[in-house]
Amino acid sequence: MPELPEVETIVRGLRGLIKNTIIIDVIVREPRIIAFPELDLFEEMLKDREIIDVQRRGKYILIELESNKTMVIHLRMTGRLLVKEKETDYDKHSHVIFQLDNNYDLRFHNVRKFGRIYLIDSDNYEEAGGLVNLGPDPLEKNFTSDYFRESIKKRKTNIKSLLLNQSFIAGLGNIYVDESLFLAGILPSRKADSLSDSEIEKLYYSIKKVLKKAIKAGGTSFSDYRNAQNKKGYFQNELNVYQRDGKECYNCGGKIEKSKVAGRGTHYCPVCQK
DNA sequence: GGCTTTGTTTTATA
DNA sequence: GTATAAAACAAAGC
Repeated sequence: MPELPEVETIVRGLRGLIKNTIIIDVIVREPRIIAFPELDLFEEMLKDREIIDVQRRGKYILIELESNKTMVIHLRMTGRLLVKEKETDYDKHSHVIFQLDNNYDLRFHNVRKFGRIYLIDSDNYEEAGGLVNLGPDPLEKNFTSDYFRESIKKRKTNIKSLLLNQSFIAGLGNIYVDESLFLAGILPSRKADSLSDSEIEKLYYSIKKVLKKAIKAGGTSFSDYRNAQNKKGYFQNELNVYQRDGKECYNCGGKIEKSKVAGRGTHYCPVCQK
């Protein structure tokens, strides 16, 4: 499940591997992956275009191309973006192949085919699905504790739903919401407007801390996630609650529990989180 | 072969 | 229009 730390790890890896290369050809083996524009236009417009840089917005990967074009990629649950030597056999889940002007391909690999690729004008985010509606990125300067506190207080939904909402805050998914709420000592089912100022402050710093630690560990490879070099991350070894239901809480020794909040599997310590 | 998984979109309702 | 919750959807692995 590539969330912010996984996408950031991929982007950093890609930057070193594909920046300043030229896309000489594109092979689309699974047309449904290309969301915009229509297929032949997509292929035609990519050909012979140079990759200028690679950026991230929330969970979206932005591959910036020359002449004001940007390729926007969302990996959803099981997506990978791999840089492989040209002669490597195509995996059956490699659905789109970008051939570069060196010895390598960029390959979009996606077991469940949920991921999508858009080719947009760089200044027109509306062409790429939810990209235009993203809230602040928790590691950027515009994500301030003042904004976070004041906007949380206006909301009546449970705090887990709010943190999963990409237009409220961009980049968190199920793993890092559960981990951040554990670190802040807040139950996922709490109503947002019931949180005290000090709880919100703690949550604000917990989110940033968890994300930074996870990036340092190269992300969480619970099942599918791999970086651009097809290597696993290590943050699964540092998780406190996610997928640890039935096990002992590292903090209090009690049992980690699992329930459903916001329609998602939700992991928490009923003793440490209030 | 039904169930589970999650990120996002869609739909319904207030 | 906005906030919210629930349902739908994507597809494969077990």
